[in-house]
Amino acid sequence: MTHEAKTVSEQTRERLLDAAREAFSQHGFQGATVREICRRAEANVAAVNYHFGNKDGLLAEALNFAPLKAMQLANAKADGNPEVRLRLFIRDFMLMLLDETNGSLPCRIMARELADPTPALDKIVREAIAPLHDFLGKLLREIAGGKTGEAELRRCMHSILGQCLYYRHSHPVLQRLHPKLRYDHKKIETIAEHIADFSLAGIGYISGKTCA
Amino acid sequence: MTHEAKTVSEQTRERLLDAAREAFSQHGFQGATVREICRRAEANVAAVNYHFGNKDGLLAEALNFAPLKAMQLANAKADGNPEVRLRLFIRDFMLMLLDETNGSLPCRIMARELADPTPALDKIVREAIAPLHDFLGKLLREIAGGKTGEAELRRCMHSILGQCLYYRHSHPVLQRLHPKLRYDHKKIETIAEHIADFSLAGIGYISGKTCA
Amino acid sequence: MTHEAKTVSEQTRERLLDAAREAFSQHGFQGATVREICRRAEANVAAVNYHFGNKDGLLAEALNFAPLKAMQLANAKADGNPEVRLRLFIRDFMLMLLDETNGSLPCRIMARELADPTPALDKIVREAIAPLHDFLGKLLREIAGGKTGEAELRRCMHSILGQCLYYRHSHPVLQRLHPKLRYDHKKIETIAEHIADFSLAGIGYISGKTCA
Amino acid sequence: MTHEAKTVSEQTRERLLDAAREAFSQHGFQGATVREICRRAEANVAAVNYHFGNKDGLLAEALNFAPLKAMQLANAKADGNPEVRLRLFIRDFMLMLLDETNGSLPCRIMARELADPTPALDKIVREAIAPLHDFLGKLLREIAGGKTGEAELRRCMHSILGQCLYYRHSHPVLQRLHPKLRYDHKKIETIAEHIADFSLAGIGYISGKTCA
DNA sequence: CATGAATGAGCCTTCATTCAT
DNA sequence: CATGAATGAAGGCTCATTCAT
Repeated sequence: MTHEAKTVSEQTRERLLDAAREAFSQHGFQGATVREICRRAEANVAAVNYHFGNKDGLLAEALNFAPLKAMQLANAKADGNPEVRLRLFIRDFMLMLLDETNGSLPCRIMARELADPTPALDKIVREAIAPLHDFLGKLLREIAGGKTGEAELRRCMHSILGQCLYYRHSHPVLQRLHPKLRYDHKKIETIAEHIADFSLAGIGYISGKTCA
Repeated sequence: MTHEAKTVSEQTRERLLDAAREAFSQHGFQGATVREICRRAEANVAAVNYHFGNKDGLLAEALNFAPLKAMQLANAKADGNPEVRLRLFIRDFMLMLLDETNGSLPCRIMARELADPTPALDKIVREAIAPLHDFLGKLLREIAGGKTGEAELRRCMHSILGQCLYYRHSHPVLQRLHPKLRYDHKKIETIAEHIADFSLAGIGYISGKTCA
Repeated sequence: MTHEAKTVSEQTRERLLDAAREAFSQHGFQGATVREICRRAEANVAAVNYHFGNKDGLLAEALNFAPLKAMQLANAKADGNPEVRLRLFIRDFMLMLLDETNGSLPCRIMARELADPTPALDKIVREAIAPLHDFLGKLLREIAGGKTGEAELRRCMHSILGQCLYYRHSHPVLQRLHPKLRYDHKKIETIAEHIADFSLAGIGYISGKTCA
Repeated sequence: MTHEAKTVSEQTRERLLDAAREAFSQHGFQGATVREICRRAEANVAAVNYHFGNKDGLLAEALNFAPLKAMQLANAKADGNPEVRLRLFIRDFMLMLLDETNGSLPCRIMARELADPTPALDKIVREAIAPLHDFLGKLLREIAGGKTGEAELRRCMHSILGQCLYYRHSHPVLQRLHPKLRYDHKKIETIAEHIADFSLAGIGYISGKTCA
């Protein structure tokens, strides 16, 4: 994409990273094999060791949370109405998790690793999840108002994240229940809209209850 | 064979199943090893293959959804008020997923396997998830009223399940963010109550919107 | 050798240990491969892991210093004349190091590992070398008399051990210099006799010098 | 190419050789890795193969026995008393093997390779060991007199070399037995003096016995 | 209905070496 | 006379599985 050429090495690195993201997001860290990743990247088995030291290093570099951060940044700069921004956030987050053409593989890997700690989980928590919680927490604070307790607010946050992640985690199951299921751009937006509606109502109730 | 005493073999089977549930719920199907399960069950390495054919067979038999079904049955017979029954369901489900002393290991295994299809997933879907969806769908129908669309209702169901499963899936992450975190009985009830409040408000909004 | 039968497993273990001793004494710990050892023992690659945990464990068990200790014990019980016992010791030690038919492979492995520390060196030092130094030190004390200093005595010990080990360490070199070279029983005794003569004269001089 | 400045390439070569000597003497030929040598020499991974063909070639060129030969030459020109020259030889040889500041790395490599034949052993034997044996043999002949047999004389030579090499070979072991052990210049001279005393007495006895 | 022993495929990694520039 | 990148063989080890008793 840059107007400069990439070295051969960088191309191999990229191919390796792409193949790794694909494999890790599909089979998990343990389930994916270095051999298969190299095969898909049309590189030698030793290429992973050469470029990334080992499998752990490959995972660490495959995790690129720039899109996730960019999304939050753009969201923060968007229209000041916090409800609208929450809707926007949910939509963007769902697209990252589900969209088959433009989804963020690192986000999907992250989703998988939630339940299955790998050596990279510390980095994931530090660089992606903690900032995400901060961001979402502040946004919810704006919506809920100052009187809602910290704990209540955090639980609202978990409710929202849980709804979003569910569609990723349960994808294999949902596909078995509804074989025709496909997440195209429009369907994702419908789901996101539902989650936003559902959650804004939930937040409204929770914050109202606290007020009263 | 008598309906009183268990044969030695049956005892071994039971120990094997218990150890397997423990291991699968902790490390996942792939992460758990047959050797470790046999060691914990104080059985021979070949015992798994002897009693259950192979690792897949062990998983299939380790999955016992009787408690989950019993819970649904009890729920259906409980107080007729559907909102209260939803609260009850969420509480019971959360206890199964999180309670460290009385939780249902098969439910936890199920939660893990959602995202990582194993040969047992078909059985899980057929015997546990599909009935659960049916049950929860009907309950929500009662709450939301007849005018709410099928799709909307299903999305509400996903919102609820997503919130519940989140606490199980994200446990390793949440524990890193809040090292003091422990799910005792009381805390689980608090969370369940939140999810119920949050969700009933959400359902109310969704069904109301549909009505209008 | 015992009048009881050995289990199949024990036979495999023994074959594995024999092959390992052969390989380790020939190629060193690092140079010997588990695969080759298993091939020679007509066992599966995983047999080493099964019986000994890993390569280190195989080495640890391959080291059997019982013959070395038995030799020292027999020596201590032999004729009281310490000079004669030193001659006996040198002869027995040389036979262990060099005799192609009755030599002690563990001793040869030990000789190799002197210069190339492996995870087993601590055990070797503790169980074989330290006792050997104790034994030889006491024997030399008897020969040299009480007035010789500890340091001098230890250096005499090193002189003796150095002469003995030289023939093992330098074997590849000596064989290139004298291609006809073969260590048969008789030739080893001649060498041992030389070392004994040479060393007793040396000790005599050192202890005399100290006295004067 | 001029007899003043060295080309960049020659400097790299030298750094490579120095690093190789260091590595080979520390970890042995097999234990040392080309990558580590290149890293220490701040050269490219391919530099070794470029300059020396392969790892074997690097070893062959790293072996520089000029110091050893110079030592023998100087010894031959020194004071005519053969006993004194033997003392001198042992001292110089021990310094080469042990002195931490001025020791000869090639000599240490040679000592290591005695027991572990590498493709360079033929060269080592031809260029270093055979000449050394010749030199030492002649010196001992002068000391022992004409009547001592060839075989006896050679065994005396082995006794001396064995004593010297022992301190190098057994260094890892001796250091474990006596953790405080350090070979400074003075301590080496003490050891060398012991070996000389011990050996001259031994030679005296052996040659006397032969005479008688 | 049980077991200790053995199996072989496959994993990640390391290494000396070679290729293309 | 040099280099960064790539290679493939081989290493130790783990695992679910099967064999012989």
